[in-house]
Amino acid sequence: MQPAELPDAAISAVERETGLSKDTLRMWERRYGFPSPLRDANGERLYPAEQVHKLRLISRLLDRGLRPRQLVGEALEQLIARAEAAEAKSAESAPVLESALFETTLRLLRAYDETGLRVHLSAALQRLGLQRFVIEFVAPMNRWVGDAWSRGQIAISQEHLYTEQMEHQLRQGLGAVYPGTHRPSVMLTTLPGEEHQLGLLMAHACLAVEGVRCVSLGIQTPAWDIAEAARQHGADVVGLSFSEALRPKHALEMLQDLRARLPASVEIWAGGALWARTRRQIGAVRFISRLDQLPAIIAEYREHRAHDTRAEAG
Amino acid sequence: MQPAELPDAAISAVERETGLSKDTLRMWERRYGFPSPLRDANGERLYPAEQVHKLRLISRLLDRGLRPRQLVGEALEQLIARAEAAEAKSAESAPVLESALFETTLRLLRAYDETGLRVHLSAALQRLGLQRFVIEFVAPMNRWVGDAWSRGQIAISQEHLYTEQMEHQLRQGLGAVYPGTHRPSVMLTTLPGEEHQLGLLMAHACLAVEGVRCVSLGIQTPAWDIAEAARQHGADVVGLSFSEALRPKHALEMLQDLRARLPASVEIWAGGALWARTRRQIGAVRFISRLDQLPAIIAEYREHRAHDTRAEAG
DNA sequence: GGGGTTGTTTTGTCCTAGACAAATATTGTC
DNA sequence: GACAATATTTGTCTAGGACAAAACAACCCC
Repeated sequence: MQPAELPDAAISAVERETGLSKDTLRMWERRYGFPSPLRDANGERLYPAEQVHKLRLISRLLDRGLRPRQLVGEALEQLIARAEAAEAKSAESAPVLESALFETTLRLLRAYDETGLRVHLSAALQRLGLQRFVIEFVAPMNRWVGDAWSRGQIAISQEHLYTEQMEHQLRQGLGAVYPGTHRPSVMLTTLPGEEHQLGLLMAHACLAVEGVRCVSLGIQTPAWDIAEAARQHGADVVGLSFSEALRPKHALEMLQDLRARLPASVEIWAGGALWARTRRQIGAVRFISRLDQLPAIIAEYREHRAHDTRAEAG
Repeated sequence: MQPAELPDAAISAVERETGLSKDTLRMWERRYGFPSPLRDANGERLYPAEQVHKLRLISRLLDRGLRPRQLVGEALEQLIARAEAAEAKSAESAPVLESALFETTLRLLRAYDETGLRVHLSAALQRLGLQRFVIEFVAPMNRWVGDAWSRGQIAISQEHLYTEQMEHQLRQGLGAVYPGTHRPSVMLTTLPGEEHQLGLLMAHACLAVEGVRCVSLGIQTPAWDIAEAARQHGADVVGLSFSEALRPKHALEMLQDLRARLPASVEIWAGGALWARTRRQIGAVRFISRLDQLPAIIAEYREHRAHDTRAEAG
């Protein structure tokens, strides 16, 4: 029961929506016959909502290693089946959690129950503590919500509501942590094109509970500005968050560029779901695919740094 | 004092770095003869770091209202002179804010003093209360910071830091307000293309202190999803925030589209700095250019609504 | 002089279609 | 089964043409 039909989207909107470049969209159309957009009076492409949805699904599956040739030819049902198979596979390796937390979150989300969500998430945060909340609840819940959306089980607006509430809750949690003063001094942000703030906040939380001195610049800071800010602020580490929405190759290029702009004494820590699936990595950048690795990494840094400082002093 | 020699950049890297699209870069080269990149063995453009730097400067001056035609023809020295002239000119017209609140914020921002900012803003929030904090401090401060950035007085990274801290503080303030239960029931979000979350949070705060029942979907919700969510949630009002970054025509089109999708019983309140300068407005949408108008609008709604309810009951 | 309408220039984005290198799959060989 | 050589797939670049939206300029009217 749809109140109205979604408007057809221009190619630039589809690029934003799916993360597939305009060039790629045109090339698929040329090679595989899909997508097959309508044309407006001016001969420009207009993508029906249905095709945009299918493209998003394809884009997600590409990140799991499947090839375009197979995917673009398949019907929507086959794609959904593939998505479910991929999910089942990744669910095996995921830690099994008390399902009550997840199920309740889902139920409240479906009902658009903002107050209920707030109470529920806040209670979970208080019960688990900030660190366990992030690692054991938020991280798997994010994956679950993303999958549920791509299978059409929840609406975009409900995914938005989830993100908004979770962000709110993480900020509440962060507000209760006394600002850290210990080294390393970490500057947090994301590179241009990475819009997901939740990943950044999760990292921030995990660092804050270790007493690390953090400065967050929010999302989408250009490499030049990161370098300049790190220099002026005297940061020891630049921490960056990467969601699966970003193309690995693109992300690696930006990282290498940033690496060249920063002095060698400043470390780069690149975290986020993107690195769980990406093989190729570059030197002089620390890749962190799971947040629970952070405490060990911080401890290691502190040990090294203490050593360095002694050496410098001596 | 660069840490390393920066290599010539490919066109995709220049796009990221400057924010100018590939098409635009190629078009400028065709039309104005600048930039004039080298070519690699394969005939692809390679931009020397020097030209990339100049492009960055041009991109910044464009944001101040200067036109490409003039800028791309000029030498680097002329561009810098222009930047300084633009800065001097806007410094004259800038309102002089003698308040200690503003000056302290600026000073802490310049020092990248995250902890100091947090303490300072939190104190301001506690002293003024959420409503006055938003209307008397955040709103003018936003304008000031935007101006300071476009004049080159603060770096992008410092504007990012400001936004991040203010957002954090507003969320802290919102977290302390007991969830509203009174009508109207407002669903808050922004339309696609509008990325600024701060405006939305400011509106959220002003509504929350009036005891209004709010649900925020965060930013960039497509019109169809807003309509669907409003229907399922039974919202009385859809509240949207528009920054000056959006093109008025585009914004009005999207608003009209949304208006057509929502039942007439659901009001649309469109707020934000965009409407202070835009004449053209459309019927059946309430435009709110300043946040201090909100209490009166809510009171008016409640009176009307009470009337309607009585009429329905009788 | 301010405010609105009209015409002109500027400017960004989209189009087609060809080319090629990097990434990935497949085959052949030990 | 491991490794090298070859074939296919795939994304991104190139060139120039077209056009509509935005910005600017000129004009008229109050």
